[in-house]
Amino acid sequence: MSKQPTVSDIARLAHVSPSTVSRVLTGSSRVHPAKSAAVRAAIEQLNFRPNLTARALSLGKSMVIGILTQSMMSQFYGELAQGIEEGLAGSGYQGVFASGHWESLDEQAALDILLARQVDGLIVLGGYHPDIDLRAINKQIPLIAVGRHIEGLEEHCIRVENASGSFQAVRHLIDLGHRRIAHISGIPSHLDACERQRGYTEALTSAGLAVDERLIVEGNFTEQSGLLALETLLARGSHFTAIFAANDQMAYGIRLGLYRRGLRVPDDISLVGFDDLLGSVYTTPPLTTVRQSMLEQGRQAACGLLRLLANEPPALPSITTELVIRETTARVRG
Amino acid sequence: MSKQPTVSDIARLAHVSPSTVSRVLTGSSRVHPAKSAAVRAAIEQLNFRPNLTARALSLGKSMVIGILTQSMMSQFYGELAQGIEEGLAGSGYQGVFASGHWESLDEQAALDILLARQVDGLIVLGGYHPDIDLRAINKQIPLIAVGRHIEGLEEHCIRVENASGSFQAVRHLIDLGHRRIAHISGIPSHLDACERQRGYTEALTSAGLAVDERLIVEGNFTEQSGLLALETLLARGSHFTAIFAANDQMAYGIRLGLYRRGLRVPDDISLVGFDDLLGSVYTTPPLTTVRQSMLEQGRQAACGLLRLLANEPPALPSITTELVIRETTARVRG
DNA sequence: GGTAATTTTGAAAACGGTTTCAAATATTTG
DNA sequence: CAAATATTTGAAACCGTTTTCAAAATTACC
Repeated sequence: MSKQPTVSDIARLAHVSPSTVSRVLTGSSRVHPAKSAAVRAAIEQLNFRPNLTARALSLGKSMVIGILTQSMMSQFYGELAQGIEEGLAGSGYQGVFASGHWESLDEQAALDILLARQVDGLIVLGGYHPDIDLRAINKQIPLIAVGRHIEGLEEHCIRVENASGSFQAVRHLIDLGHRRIAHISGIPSHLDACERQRGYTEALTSAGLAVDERLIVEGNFTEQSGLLALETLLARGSHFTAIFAANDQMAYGIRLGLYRRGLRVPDDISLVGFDDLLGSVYTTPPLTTVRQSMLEQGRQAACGLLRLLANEPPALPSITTELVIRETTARVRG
Repeated sequence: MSKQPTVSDIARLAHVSPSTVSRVLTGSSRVHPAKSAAVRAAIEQLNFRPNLTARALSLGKSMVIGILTQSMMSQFYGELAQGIEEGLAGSGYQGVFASGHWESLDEQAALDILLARQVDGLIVLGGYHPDIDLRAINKQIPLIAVGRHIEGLEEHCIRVENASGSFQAVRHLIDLGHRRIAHISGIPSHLDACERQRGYTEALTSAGLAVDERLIVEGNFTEQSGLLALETLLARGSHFTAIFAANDQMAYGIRLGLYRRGLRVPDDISLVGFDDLLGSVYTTPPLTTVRQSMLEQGRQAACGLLRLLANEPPALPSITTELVIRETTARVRG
């Protein structure tokens, strides 16, 4: 448990002042090659590692960017996190995660911790934290949001072409001959959920099909809720040949529900999800879904934040969505 | 972009010294109720948040514990991360993640960052970092490992009853009448993989069944490798009625492979996994598997580390495994 | 060889907290 | 009421780094 060496230790060993050590550490100004070498040797010898905490205090920059997430456990946030990490790689900034667990109090606490740790920037993944607070934070440190909208900070929010994605998905079903297409929607307070539902209705109406409210059931983006929503749908007794789920997780739940009822996918019922999570390639059968690359969103969020930190505009691109046709959709049985 | 207020600002506003402000902040010693109230009011008024970086430097404790993980994206590590977070909750310590991506260089870099940030403790999740290094680190700061073994630091590693778990799994298959049971193993350098394979062979021999090397194929714990391994297995032409996979992810891949070949689960082939990831409840059909709660492991790792930080022995429990019988296993067809 | 311009260096202050120590104030006690 | 004790307080040092500033050493020039 011997103390870690400090710049002073290095300085003493290399017969220079701490200032000089700092200079070779940061490269902030020229130092004589001989001394520089001596310092480097001393660093090597004592296996010195500069204390980033002290450096942060001195510099007034922590070189960490806070990521306010909701769950460390879900595939969705995991991919996002990975993307952010990739986007930050090589920038010198490190990401620190804190989760809100979809609970206001936890979210507030997580945010407080991040801010107290003097993060240099913040990426907000989903969540319910009030817009007004986030706007205030953005006055202090740069902020980017993914998977949520912040009134008045639109250029700081990653936008996904939700409506166009679901339009394509439903259009695909229609092209396969489906006419009675159900929709399991997401939480209505969630902008993404609304936009996806809009794409659904637009696809129907643009094809001259009526929107039947009894074919729309609300879920909450979990597998469990997908399964439940399917039960509700079946209980209503309305006929349908295809289901468009507002996300992949609900599609998984629906898939299980159909299996339980002995309904085959895609023979009896076609199924389409939204997200294209990593796991969707390995469902049986592989899930037809709308890809919105979470990895890409994470990367873009990180890059946008880096731009903000460099005093440039965030320049966030709109995330395109793309229908990935796998094996849960088939031509409706004649 | 106004500067954050500091203790001095509070002190000035409350007509006390910075020392007194610090005292009410930490509660380290009594202060007169009147002054205390004044300080608290000033804190409220300026919306003051103590700078944790400065505090860390002063205290010599960062109150952060580093978590060296391999991937932010996989379900497996996600659940582990969540468990650690839960175990740390309320302790005052915060977890900071850095991932090694199963690459020595990245892992080294991630570790360096964490150490440079003066983490007070370290949790290592899997990975390849040399035992000798980890032993050295453990001399400086407390360390706990999950999902890996460290020679000489056995009491700091979470142990899972792998062999007993796979024994039960294979025993279950035998009880269902299966006699030709294949095994898709994990990376052989991985202790867990070995132990799981050992449980498999023990279950077979204890039932008087021969171990057929041609029914054992090596995978690398990914879905992809599971699918590939199944292809290899089928190509060998040996007959089998059940497959025991060394983890759930490979089981997913195998499931897809079987689907592609038109082999029904569990009617034609029974399938058992290992881990019981969250998603295994929603595969079709739901996967019979051996549960080793990753959440629990994360929690225990966190608690063990907290004990180490309190100078107590880690007292890590052995993680029990439990067969969860769902719907991918059935009595062998007569 | 002496002066001017340049490079290289170290002392000291700063970052924002906590803590030690001794002084000042308040409370008991005889 | 004085002395002894207990409580509350602020000045100053410290944590480990960076940076400013001016001094010292080196190099260039006439």
